[in-house]
Parts: sequence; structure tokens; C-alpha cells
Amino acid sequence: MDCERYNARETEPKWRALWDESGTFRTLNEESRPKYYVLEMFPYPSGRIHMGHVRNYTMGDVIARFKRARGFNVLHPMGWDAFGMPAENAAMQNKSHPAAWTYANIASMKAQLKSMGLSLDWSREIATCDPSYYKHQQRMFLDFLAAGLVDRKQSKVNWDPVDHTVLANEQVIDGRGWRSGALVEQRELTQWFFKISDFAEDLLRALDDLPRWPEKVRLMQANWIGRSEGLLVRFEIAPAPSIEAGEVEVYTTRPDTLFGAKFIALAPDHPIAAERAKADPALAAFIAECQHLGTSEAAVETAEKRGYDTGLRVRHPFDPDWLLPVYAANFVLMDYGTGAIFGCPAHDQRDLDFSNVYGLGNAPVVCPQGVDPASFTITDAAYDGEGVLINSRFLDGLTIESAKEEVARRLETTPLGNRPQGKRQVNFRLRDWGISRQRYWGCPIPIIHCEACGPVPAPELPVELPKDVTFDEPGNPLDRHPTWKHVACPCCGAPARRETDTMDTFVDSSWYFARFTDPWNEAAPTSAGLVERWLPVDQYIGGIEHAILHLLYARFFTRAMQATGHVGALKEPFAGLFTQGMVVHETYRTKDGAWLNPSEVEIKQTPEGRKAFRLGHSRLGHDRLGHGPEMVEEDVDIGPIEKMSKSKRNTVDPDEIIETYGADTARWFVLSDSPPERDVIWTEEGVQGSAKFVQRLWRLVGELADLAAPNDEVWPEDLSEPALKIRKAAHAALIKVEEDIERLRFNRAVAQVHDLANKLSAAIGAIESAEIGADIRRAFREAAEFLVLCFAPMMPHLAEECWARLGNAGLVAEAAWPTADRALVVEDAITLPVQVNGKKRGDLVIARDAKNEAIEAAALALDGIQRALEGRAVKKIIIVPQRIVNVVV
RNA sequence: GCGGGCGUGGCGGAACUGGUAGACGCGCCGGACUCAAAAUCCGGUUCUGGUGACAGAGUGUCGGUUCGAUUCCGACCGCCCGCACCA
Repeated sequence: MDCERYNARETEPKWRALWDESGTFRTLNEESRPKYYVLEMFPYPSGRIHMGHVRNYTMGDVIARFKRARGFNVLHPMGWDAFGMPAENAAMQNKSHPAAWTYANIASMKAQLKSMGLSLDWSREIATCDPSYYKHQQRMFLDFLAAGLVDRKQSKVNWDPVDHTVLANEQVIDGRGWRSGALVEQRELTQWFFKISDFAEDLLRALDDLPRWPEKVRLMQANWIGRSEGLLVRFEIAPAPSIEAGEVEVYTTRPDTLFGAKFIALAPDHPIAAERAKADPALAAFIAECQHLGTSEAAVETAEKRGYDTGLRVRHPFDPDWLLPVYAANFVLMDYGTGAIFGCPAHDQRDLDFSNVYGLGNAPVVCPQGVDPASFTITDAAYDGEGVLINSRFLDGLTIESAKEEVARRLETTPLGNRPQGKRQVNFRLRDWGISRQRYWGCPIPIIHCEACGPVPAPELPVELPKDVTFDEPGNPLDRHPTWKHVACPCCGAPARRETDTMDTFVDSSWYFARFTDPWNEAAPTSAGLVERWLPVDQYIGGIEHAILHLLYARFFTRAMQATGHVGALKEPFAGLFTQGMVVHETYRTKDGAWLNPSEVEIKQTPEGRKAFRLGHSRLGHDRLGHGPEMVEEDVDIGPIEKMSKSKRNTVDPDEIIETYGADTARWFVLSDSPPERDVIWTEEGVQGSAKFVQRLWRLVGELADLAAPNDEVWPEDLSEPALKIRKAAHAALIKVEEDIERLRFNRAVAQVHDLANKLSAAIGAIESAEIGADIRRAFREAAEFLVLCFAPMMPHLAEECWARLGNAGLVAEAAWPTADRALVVEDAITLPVQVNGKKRGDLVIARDAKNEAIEAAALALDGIQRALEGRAVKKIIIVPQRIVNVVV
């Protein structure tokens, strides 16, 4: 018997060194085995990994190790999403250079990731802030430009009038700049755009080709792209004193409700509103006020509905005498449709809210079935369901669909000016992707602006970021750099200036998966042959928060790379997608409202339930006598379970956990219990449970190793009942773990390992006193190996140690997954639950292949069934083969 | 505000495609071992009533479809994610 404790702290580094030495996880591009590309979303190098990373990378690692065991040539790389705002914020705060800060963070996070024992091919490591990466990105920008996939146009930014700087949406808090506190303004800048909207139709349609994506992500993307079929309608402005003739064009998906129109609303930044504002200071003031909301759609749409009457009146398309007021309104977006709508308060909630504020009334024009049109009124809930047209002259009695058709048909043939008043149009919500950022720490846009020649591609790549920059004042350091931007025009030689905007960091993460296939290629972003061999990524794993933007941009980028010859015929980058949940933790607060870290809190079970107490100092601090930290008798409020965050201090440091319990315990815990797509609640009890199970497995494998036959012994002819039972348990577990990992149901795989361990413990207990035959020894050997192989992808260090304990040569990381014998787990007799009227009243044990008549008779003969029937006549008996029997009375 | 998701014992969760609700783990209770404790091992554990066999209730709430609903449909409540310059 081997009773010593498993010492993860000593054992884990030993195996990691051995994997390194033997190059176990180096992936060769030239290989005959089938490929499998597993990728986790690469991290932003913030400095320390968090539990979310541990969960994400453990899941990917389980798949990588499992697929390797199943005979695949696995690509499992890692890199750094290294550009971004935090580096610049740190530069401002600590006077550190963004590059130095970023690379130091990468070094410490890499050490942390290494301590997790991930089977990564580190030789392919990339950092997006490295010129050797971003020069290829600049190449592709120029290729996209040449291919007509890039645009330059005006768009709005949040402007801080005090700091004279552009703010990100997250830097705008309640309409004010986060540092200056000044009310933000909207400013128009000329910026670079990728023409993602050219691909809208294809990005939408191709969602159908992604069966291994979660349905919810495809739905969210489809809604984001937002294809709609509607009608452009031009309304004639009624001339009046000081009002010139003109028109307002609106886009509507509900032309059927045209007779319910009560007003027209323009976006505050609509040209007509701007024009009217010149003569109307109050309107100008209203528009300026709207612009203080910032550019975020959420802020605009949650603001209280407000508007301002421009004084304009337009004619109803079907009745020249019917005039509608034209408002400028804060809930209309210039970016969507034409930036103007007609408001039908009865059938659109926003329009109704607006109408109720300004007393514009409403007129229902669609009446739900079974409701009397005469009494159908709307007060504060708009009706957007099905129905029949009412109060709509020639549309009365039509369905919504045919009314839409009729309005479109009429307006298409009604001239206004010299063209039809209405025009059918397919519209997309998706806007072009603005990539210009007025910041330093990003990939420079490789363009030179010349007075005479316009924007010209930079002749030499990479256009590197200058290193000598300062962050002691707000604004873009590139723009105020004394020399960097001044260059000669590559075309005419005249003095010109570099583009000082850098690219959105989403560009960096839109092609890194392709770069991993050959990160050594200095001449081009990708290598023909290799990129087609490895892509698409077979399994991509990351947070649900990236469901729309990152994934949509990557899908667009892949199409653009295809158009410019960088990825062969590939269209979709990720064949399989999995979105994992967050790691959350309880929050703790003292009576005076200060947040406490879990390490500062002791949880006790009391008769009244769980209670929290504040600790004197860190849990890990012990004095010389070995006494734990002193407990301060101060009640702490246990708050809601929330996403781990610095502000709530409810974080748990992976380093501390790995240092205390070992990487395997941490890995096991994040895979246990919670389904991977759902949030996992980090608890101290849970970690201790995982740590105990590590010890238990080590003891169990030790016991099995002592009882098991040598690893080269052949199977005896006949197996006794106990030996057969052990075999059945082992094979059943193997089958289930296999299925569970294949379907990414790691929590169930964990349960199967527990189950097998329980069964093997029981088997040892049952035969210990009796004579142990050769067949049982052989069965124990097989079961022990299966057990180790089953948890090896999840707890790789422990598995190596156990594998060696069982006397096996070689690494379990390189061992093949065994083939389960499915015939072994099929039972001859099955247990069928028997219900009466859908309520279970008994169990029927019967031959697997019993005929229905036999099942019926046996079911009715059961005591419990007879009792439940109470002599009532049986109406029918439903038999679901191999599942259930239901007796209906 | 709009779009998407989730909700099951004391707790995390399981339940394949509409077919035994509660696998597995944590916690708790009882027992073994121990001078004692920790660790470990064995047994029990949805709730209510009953010594018990058993009966009734039960998957956020309300309603519907079905022989049968955690699963499908409708409404509501609560929480979470995204909203285009956070990554």
C-alpha cells in the first residue's frame, strides 16, 4: 500500500519539464495524421491571468489532449492580443512605456499559463503589438484598399472639449468625460472603414453553414446584421412663409401603418434639422443637447424620449391636405435607414412614448382578430401583432402583408417631382466597420496623405510606431510627435504627412488564428498550402461577450482575406464555436460598505445558516507557532454572486490557488459541476473538494497498482462475475467520458470519473478478503489504466504520475485513447418504469428483447400497478421501446 | 430602450430527440477508526404526513398542448450578456 500524499507542488513541475524536453506539444506542419485545430480566444496581457482564463484554457486543453490521444495532429497555439487602451492608461499613470508595460505583462502571464500545464505549442507564440505581426496586417490593409474593401468617410466620435481628446464609449460616463468630467460633444472626423456592409447578405446567409455554432450566437448575429425589407417614402414639405419646398425621405418596414402616422421624426444630426437650426436657436440648442449623450446606442435609446418641433409640415402621401408635423427627436438614429421615420404611435412603442409626451395622439390602423375595431383603443402599450387594417381608407380589411404590398405598389407608381414617391429597399442594420482610432498603442494605418496625390499607400512596411513618445498630456502622441508624421509623398516627393490614426484592436484579433498556421513566414501574412491545411479552426472557445463583434469581424476579415488571396477558398474561420460562461464569486462587504476579498473572510456554518467573518489578515499568513490568522468578530454581509471584478474585490488569484493546491486541482474545479456554457461559482469548499479528490485518485491508483496484473499479462479465458463487473464499469465510463468530452460536457465527464472511482473502490472493498483471481487482477489493470486515461486530459500531471505508478513506460500525454468494447455494456435484462396515467407506480425487469404483449401482461401483473388501477378498466397501454410503459385508464 | 440567454433539493448541478425528476459533487446527519482531533472509510439525505409499507406535493410564477412536460407553446417575474471606440 502506498499511503503517502500526492505532492502536486513537487510533482507538477517535473512533468512539465519532461513534456518540454520531449517536445510533446510541438506541432509539425508536415504531417500525415488528420489535423485538428483547437483555439481559445487569446488574452489581453493585463498582467495577471484570472479565473476566466483558467476556465477557458483548461477547456481548450482538455480537447487538445483528448484529440491528440485520438490520433489527430493537433494545433493548439497561444498568443497575445497586445494592443489596446490599458497600456496607454498605464503609461499616463506610471510613466511606463506601453511596449515595456505590455511585454512585462506578457512575461508574467506566460509564466502563469505555463504553470497550468497547458499543452500549447509555444513556438508559435505571437504578440499583435510586434512589428513582425502588424506589418502583415498593414500589408492586408493595403490589399483590401486596392480591392475596394476600404472606404474613407465622415463619422462621429465622442469629443472631450477639456482634454481635447477622443473618448471611447466606456470613457463616457453619464455623458461626461471620465477624467475631465466635461460634457462630451459629438464630432465628425474623416476616418477609415472596412466595407463589411458589402458582405451583409453573405454574412447573414452563411450563418446557416455553421451548424457547430450555438444557435443563440447565430441568432444574435442575424439580428445584428438586421436584414429588413421596407419602403423608402418621400414626404413633400408643405411650403410656408420662410419655408422652402423640399422633401423628407423616410425608411419604413411598416408602410401598412401609413394611415396611423402622426408625425415625422428626424435624427438630431439630420441635415434638414441642421438647416432649420440655423434660423432657430432653440432647435440648435436641442440638437446640441442631444449630442451630449455621446455616440453609444444604448445611451441614446435609454434616454427619455424628447423632441423639438422644427416647424416644418409634410403632406401625407395619400392625402395632400393631411399635414404631419416634423420633429427632431433624440431616439432617431442617423446611422439607420435615412435618419428619418414616420411615427405611428398606435403600433410602435417608441413612437407611442414620444407621442404621449407631446400629445400627438394615436390612431390604431391594425386591429387584432376577434376585437371590435370600434372599441379598439391604444393608451400606453403599442400593438405590434397580427391583424386586419382599419381606419385606412383603401387598405381597410387587408392583412398587414397585403397592405404593405398595396402601399408599395401605389407609391411606386405615384410620382413626386420626377421620380416615384416610394421605392422598395432591402436595408441592413449592419454598418461599415470604422477602424480609425486616435491613439498610439495600435497598428499604424500605413497611409501617407499628400496635398496633391491624396492618400497614398506607405511604400515600406512595417510602418513602425515611434518609440520616443510622451503621455504627459491627453491626445494622440503620434499626432504631436515632432518628426514621425512628416515624410515625403511616395508619388510626387512633396512634403506629406503620415496617417496618425491607428487601427481598432479588433483588426488584430480578426486574423491571428490564420497567422498561427505559419507564424514564421516573414514575407506574407499566411503561407499558401498551410493556411488551407489548418483552417478552419475546428473548435474555437471563448466568452459569450464576443458573440457579435469579434466573431463577425473575423468572419468578414476571412472573406476579405479570401478576396485578396490570403486564405485560399476559405470563407468561415471557425467551424465549431463554444461560448463558455464566466467565473463568479460571492461578494463580501463590511457594515461600513467596504468590499472585502475572499481571502479576508472566513465562512462559518451556524444554526442560522452561512455567516461570514472578517479575518485579521490574509488567510495565507501564519505565525511561527502555526496558528492561523486571528479572527476578528466582525460580521460581514454576504452579497450577491457576481462576475469576478477588481471593483467588487471578489477575485480569486489563480496563482495562489495553483501554489496552494496545484494546477490539476484548479483545472478539475473549473471543469466540475457547472455546465461549461454556464457561469461557474468559485467556492473555497469546491476547491477543497477537488483537492481531496486528487488525493483520493492517487490512493486509489496506488491500491489498484498493488492489486493489478503486470501490464503485459494476457486475459484469462473466462472471467468471473466480479471481474466482468469491473470490466463493464471501466468500459462504460470510457464510453461516457469519450462522448462527454467530444460534446464539451466536461462537468459530466468529471461525474463519470467520480463514478468509476466509486465503483472501483467498492470492487476493491468487496474482494479484499477473498482470493483474488488472475482475471480480477487483469480487470483491475485495465480499469486502472482506463481511469487514468479518462482524467488525463483534465488533470494531466496527476495522470502522468499515476501512469508511472502503474508501471507504464512513456508519457500518458502521448498514449492512445483505448477502444471501448460496446458489446460489454449491453445488459440482457432491462428495467422499465411503469406508469399509470403518467405517474410512476412500479418497475418492470424484463428481457431486453421482450415482445410488447409480454411487456403488457407483466406490467399489469405488477403489485403496484394493480393497486393503482383500483379495478378500473385499462383504456390503452403505451409502450415506448426500451424506455417506459404507461397504462392509461 | 432594443437583441440574446438563463431559472431544478440546503448549495453547484444531472435528466439523450416529450418518457423513472434529483446522476455526480459540496454541505449536513449517523456510524467506523482515534485518548482526542484532522484525514480517511461506510451509510443516509427533495419536501410534507406516516414507525413502516406507502401516500401527497414538487423543476421561477400563471395558463395551454399531450397518455405523459424540467423539456413544446403563450404571458409574467428575476438575473446575466451585447449594443458598433473596453477587450
